Amino acid sequence: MLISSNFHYLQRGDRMSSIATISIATSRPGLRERKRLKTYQTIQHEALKLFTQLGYDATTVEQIAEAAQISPSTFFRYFPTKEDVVFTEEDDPTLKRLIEERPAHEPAIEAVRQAMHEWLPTAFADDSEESLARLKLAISVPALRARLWEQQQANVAILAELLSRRTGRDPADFALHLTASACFAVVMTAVLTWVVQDGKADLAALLDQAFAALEAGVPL
Amino acid sequence: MLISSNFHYLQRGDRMSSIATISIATSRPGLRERKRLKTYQTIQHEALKLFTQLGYDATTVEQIAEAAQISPSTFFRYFPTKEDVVFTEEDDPTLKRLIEERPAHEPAIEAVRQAMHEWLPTAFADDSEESLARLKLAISVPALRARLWEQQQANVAILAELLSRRTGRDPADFALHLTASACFAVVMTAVLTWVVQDGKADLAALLDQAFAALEAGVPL
Amino acid sequence: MLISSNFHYLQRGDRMSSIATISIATSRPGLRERKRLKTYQTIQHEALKLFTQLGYDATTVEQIAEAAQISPSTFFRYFPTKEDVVFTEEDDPTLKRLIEERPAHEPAIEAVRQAMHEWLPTAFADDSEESLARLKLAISVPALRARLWEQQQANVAILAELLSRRTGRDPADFALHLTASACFAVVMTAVLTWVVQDGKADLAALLDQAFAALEAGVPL
Amino acid sequence: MLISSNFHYLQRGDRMSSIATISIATSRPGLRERKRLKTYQTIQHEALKLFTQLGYDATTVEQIAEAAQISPSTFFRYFPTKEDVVFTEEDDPTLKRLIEERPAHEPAIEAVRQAMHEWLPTAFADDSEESLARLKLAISVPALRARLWEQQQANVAILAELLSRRTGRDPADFALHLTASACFAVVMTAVLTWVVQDGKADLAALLDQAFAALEAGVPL
DNA sequence: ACTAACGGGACAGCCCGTTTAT
DNA sequence: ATAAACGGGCTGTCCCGTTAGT
Repeated sequence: MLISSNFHYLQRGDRMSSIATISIATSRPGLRERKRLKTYQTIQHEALKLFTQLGYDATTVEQIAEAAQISPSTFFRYFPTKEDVVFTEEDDPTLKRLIEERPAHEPAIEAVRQAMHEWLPTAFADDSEESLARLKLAISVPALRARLWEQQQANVAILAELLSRRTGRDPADFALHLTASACFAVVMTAVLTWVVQDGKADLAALLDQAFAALEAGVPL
Repeated sequence: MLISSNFHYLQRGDRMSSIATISIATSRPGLRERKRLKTYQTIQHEALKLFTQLGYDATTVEQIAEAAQISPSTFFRYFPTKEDVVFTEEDDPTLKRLIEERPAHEPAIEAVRQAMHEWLPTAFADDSEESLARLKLAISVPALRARLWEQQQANVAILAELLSRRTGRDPADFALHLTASACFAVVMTAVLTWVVQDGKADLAALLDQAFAALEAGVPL
Repeated sequence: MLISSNFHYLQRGDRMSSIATISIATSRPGLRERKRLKTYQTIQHEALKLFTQLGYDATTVEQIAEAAQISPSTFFRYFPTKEDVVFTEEDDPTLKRLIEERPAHEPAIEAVRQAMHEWLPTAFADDSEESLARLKLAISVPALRARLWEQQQANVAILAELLSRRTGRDPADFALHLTASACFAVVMTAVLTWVVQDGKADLAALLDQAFAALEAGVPL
Repeated sequence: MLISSNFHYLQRGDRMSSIATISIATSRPGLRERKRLKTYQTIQHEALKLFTQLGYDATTVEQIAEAAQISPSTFFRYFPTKEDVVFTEEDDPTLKRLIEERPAHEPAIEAVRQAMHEWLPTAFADDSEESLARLKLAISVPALRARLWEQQQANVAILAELLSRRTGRDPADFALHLTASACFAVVMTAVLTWVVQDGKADLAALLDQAFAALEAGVPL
């Protein structure tokens, strides 16, 4: 969620369409699909490695391509922009669906908390190392950081809409947006803290503290 | 502060020498020196202004040179690198001062609220008409919008630091950062709402609602 | 004719083999053969159409493939090269035929004038409304405009050849080419004027004026 | 005239400004100016040489740059596009000025004829070899040919305007445009003929024939 | 048979920082 | 001292034609 669903940024047409279908067509991948997915991951993996070694700006697409043993043009077939390689489209439960799946009787704030708890591990558990690297990049490199905020802002809007549906309030209700933005602010703070501490902190615990603070009213 | 901290991923060489000489030799200016210093400051000023408006990467040396009314090459006579122009300037101290000026006995959250009330007009709405237009621009143009978040993020850091001083807690305290980010999230939400409603809403009232929601604990 | 003659500057290899087999084995088609031939012709037809509209360079294989409802790769199964699609089709014989059909005793210039009168409606104005729109487009869009001149230039060549036959002069006779180009220049001017005036003028009348001016010698 | 004044095609700003001033500041060139002009010509010369050797498409900007001993980027400083290297901005008497300088009492058609006569030699005399090559390219390569027609069309418009001024007629007068387009048609025919005959024909004589044909009324 | 994926390469735009001329 | 010109590099786009998978 934090850095996913990036492709809505692109109005470049159908270049990534086949990738989008990777996750959907899980019935029987097919050699082609699997190969493509593998290439996709290889590029990303090598890119991250190079970014951490040399820095984002100092790494060229050509180097990435070479490391991934593809041609530079192929790189752009998979990622429309050098930036995009950092903002993975992990094909996992969207925040949206996770919240929608929460039982209807559950209080809204609780639903969000639980959804976040379910999501964060699946997003980072499989390869914690690399997501950490990715997040660090997204935070340290100005151009990437900018996109990070963009995405969070989009998520705030989604969250506000979901809350509106769940509570039956007017989607334009100011309180709704306050809640949504505050929620995401503290979640982001938790994640950032986790990143700053090099993944050594317990993300789940931080998340709980974050929501607790929200519910209690800001303590100071 | 914000900008300066971006570049810790870059390996920098030892090329501050010429700058050092400038600032050190202040004993007896001399016309030439003063002129040089003035150019130096003009460049820096204009550069920072552009960085804030467009973002560091999106700002080109050429633009800076034009704004400072020099040629691109002259830029490099004053600053060996584009980066160097960024490493001396300090932050806009407005918000900082405003909070520090609040009476010490006042509860932290109250101090922030009051400071915000004073700050918002100066930051966004000194001339309501014009700043509305500017904000609309900042929200609609991706590059500027990104910059807006950057600035707010910087302010969150400042706020956290101030809270730490005022409450005597460890600056690294997680709760502090939660509060700071939540505060700014709702403040920004208020401002955005105000903008979306074309300035017809009462910004002060929105701000009060925002803080009320925070203090009460998120309402949903 | 026009298009085919463009490529004399290109060194071509010997890769027409597959095409040759297609056209030769026409003794007893067979379903598969016929289907293949049909696809072959569809590609060629659509390609030529696009070339005429957009110009050769500006037309991509991808566009041709889409128009022919095949994949870009299939294009290359039928034509080893983008160039090859162009080397078999003959010209649109309309103008040619129209002039040839004029009675032999008629003076050349008169034959041309009459042929033009018959030709213009079919070339530009069969459905006045639509062809007006098409012409406007062809004039306003640079790429299309360029194409228009190309076609006219081709027609000039055709006209020169016809005049040579009708008058019995050497096809390389300079006077012939002068006449042909001047003819087309004024005809096109008439058409353009008609378009500029939104089709309100009488095209036939303009055409008569154009030829009158030519015959009288330029008036100024 | 035939292939000149190309830069009005570009709305790219002030990249070529300094070049434009080359011809104007003829008082005392200055080393810089001279060097720049020399580079400009070297690029053009080498490009033409390569184009005729390898063909336009087969020649890369990189090769041209290497031949001219500059970097590829520098190439684009001088010519915004690979095409532009063919369409020289020879800084010589514009058609416009030449016609305007003709005595007022002279019949319009005569003024145009004389202007053409004055212009053509100066345009081709200095380096007939290379202009011939350039024209051949402009005629044979589709993309370039398109631009050639564009320019001629622009010149027709200019000519029509000049004729309107000289004769005092309404600029929208149909006869004016007929004359202008017919003039240019025959002039172009003369030039093309000259090119086709490899510059062996007498251009001035062809020109005279062309105008004679015009004045007499098309002969057939 | 068909087509997705790929390779290779060109163009053009931009940008930073150095060298060269004034 | 100032600025023009330049070099070198990189991104991203496009396109043609081949190869490998369905």
